[in-house]
Amino acid sequence: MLDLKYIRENPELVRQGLLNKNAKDIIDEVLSLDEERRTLIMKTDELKSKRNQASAQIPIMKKGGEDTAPVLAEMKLVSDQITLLDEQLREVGNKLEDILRHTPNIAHSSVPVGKTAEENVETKQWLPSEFSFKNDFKVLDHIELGKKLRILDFERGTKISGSGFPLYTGKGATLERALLNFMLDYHLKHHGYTEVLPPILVNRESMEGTGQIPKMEEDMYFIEKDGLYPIPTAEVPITNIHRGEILTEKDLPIKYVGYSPCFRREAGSYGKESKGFLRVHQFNKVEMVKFVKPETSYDELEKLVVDAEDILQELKIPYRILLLCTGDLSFSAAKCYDIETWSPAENRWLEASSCSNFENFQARRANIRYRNETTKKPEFIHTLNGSGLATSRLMVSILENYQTPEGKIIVPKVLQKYTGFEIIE
RNA sequence: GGAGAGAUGGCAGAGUGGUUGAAUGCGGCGGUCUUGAAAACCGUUAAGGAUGUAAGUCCUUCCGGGGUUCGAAUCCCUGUCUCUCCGCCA
Repeated sequence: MLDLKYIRENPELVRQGLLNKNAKDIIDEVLSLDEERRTLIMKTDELKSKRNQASAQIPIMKKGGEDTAPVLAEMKLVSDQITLLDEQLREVGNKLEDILRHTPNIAHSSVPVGKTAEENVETKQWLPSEFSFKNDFKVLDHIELGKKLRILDFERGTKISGSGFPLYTGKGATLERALLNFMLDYHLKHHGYTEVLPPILVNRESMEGTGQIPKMEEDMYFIEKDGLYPIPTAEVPITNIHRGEILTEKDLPIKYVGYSPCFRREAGSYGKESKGFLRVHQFNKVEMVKFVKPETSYDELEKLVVDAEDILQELKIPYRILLLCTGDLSFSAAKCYDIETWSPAENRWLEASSCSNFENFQARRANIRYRNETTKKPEFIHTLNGSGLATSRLMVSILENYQTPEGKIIVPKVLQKYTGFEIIE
């Protein structure tokens, strides 16, 4: 959520920021509601003060044997007025809150201005030694490989649940598990994260805290009977670990890494993208989440990207990094890098990770603060998260890049001690 | 699922209609004492909002929401959560 005070003090800056993010310009409406709200607050506060004074007087008068009836009658009127004004105040406050909750974060100044994904900027490309974009044999795509080697069974996944719910079998299942374990272990051992294994059904407050709701509500699964949402990413439960808390400055940065399955309805996005692993309703992901002091968050974002890159370099998977332009940023993000891995069969890059700095946008919604040692005051922290990484798209790249001309798959070196086998045939 | 009890400050725990934002203890912070530390003693210790250059002043908050009342931590209704007992269960 954007800071009302900041909007009040920098209306044009925020207006431009929203424009750059292809968002609705809400500035004039917000300013006028804010004005109205403050006027009402002044009025009610004055009346409440009056009431409080009378409340202190009444028992004293009673003790002194004075007649309190006139005061009581007057205070009755005051109370009625307060009730009335409070109601108006609540209405205005709710309207304001509703607008702000539906308004996205604005981008950091280092983010390129742009309308669509076309204007994202590639900042890096990393290719393993001896890698070539051209193959001297006919490459199979991950669906063909999965079927031939009996490691992925999309048809039966569909039978069990519906399309977009992949079934891993045999060495495919083992490979997936190996990949997850490798990623978790690596972040724990080399990057200093604390492991968490969070709940995967969360309540509405948690979804609102990280900003999936209300804007993306249609893309979320929902269990009506219990009012719970299957998480679209572990970002939700992990960021909400500290919802409503005031953290100690010396504990920062707090860095969590956790595995979870992720559930997305992907409403209305069926089509070409939806075959195999490219777009699924359930996938596995290792997520990194950081709670940091505001002044460090952009350094932490760069480190977060490197943490994700390390995994790909260990796996020797070709990838590139995109700096998303303002128009392609997600609702809550102020700056975001996407990491895309190469798919030889698709002959294109596939998004496997997204590393974002939300600044205090989520912290404000979820009320996550830390006590500033210098000012002694609670201040909103900055939250970041990044996939480290999502296995579905990554698995596409692993299978396709590690295939041999005979259609076998070599297990990446770093995964072999996890799988217990070196080749899938 | 059935029956009962409860939710108060960082924590523990008083408080059943009127100067209670809240006793007391612990913890934290500052000080006295000490070569230093401990102990002891003294003081201090919530968050949000409005207003103001500021000092300050005022308002709100005792799980959430609604109600009764001149006035609610305290009474009533409701939601959520926690605990105990019974049943069921991986």
